[in-house]
Parts: sequence; structure tokens; C-alpha cells
Amino acid sequence: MNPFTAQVIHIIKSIPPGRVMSYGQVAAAAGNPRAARQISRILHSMSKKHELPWHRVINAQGGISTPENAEEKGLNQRDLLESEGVVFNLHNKVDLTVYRWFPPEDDVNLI
DNA sequence: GTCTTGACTAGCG
DNA sequence: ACGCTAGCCAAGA
Repeated sequence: MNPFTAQVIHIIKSIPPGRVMSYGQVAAAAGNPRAARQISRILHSMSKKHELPWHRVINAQGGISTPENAEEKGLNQRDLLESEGVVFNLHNKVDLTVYRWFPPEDDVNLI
């Protein structure tokens, strides 16, 4: 597996409940700030084999990015986050200044 | 091998 | 504030 992908997995797993990271943030933390889009792909494919808190990853605006048909697939990201204590504002966004998680450097070092 | 596809983002009009 | 565009790059076909 790509070191980058491995890093992404590791970082996602380091996000504690009730906290979130943006796709771009994860990508950057994994060493590739330009690979934000891949995070979603990785999450989707990896969450099948690993237990990954994929729902703690949201877009840079603090909103949910799941497609419309997501609910049909059981991907109601909002519910999962709310059950962890994350609060959505009137615009269906979370306050990133409050909930954004900054991974410790230690976590980003083990490939 | 190549070609297409995104659960993204920053920038611009 | 809002919609559109162009970069971006790993995975799957």
C-alpha cells in the first residue's frame, strides 16, 4: 500500500470522537496537501476492511460532502457526528474553530 | 500500459 | 455571498 494511503488511515484513526478534520487537512497531514480528493476515495474503500471513523472527515467548509444517495447506503454522516456531540449550525455546518482536530506530530511519523 | 472518476479546494467573476 | 473553473492525484476499470 502507498505510504500516503497508510498515513491517511493512521491519521483518520487518530481523530478522537467529537472532533473532525477536513479532507485537505488530512491530506496535508499525510504529506500530500494536493490529494484531498483521494482522502474520500481511501476512506470509502478502506472503511470496508478497517474500522475507520470516516464520518469525522468533512469538507473545508465544515459541511457534509456525502452524495444525496448516501442515506440509502447508510451513510448518514450527520447523525453519526451528532451522536458524538458535534453540533451543526443553521447552515448544516460545524464550527471548525471549535471541532477541528489537529493530529499530534507523533501520529504522523509512523509509516 | 491509458483513461476516467471523484464524499475536494482555492480562486475568480 | 454564490456558481463555475481549473488543478489535483490515487484507485479502478
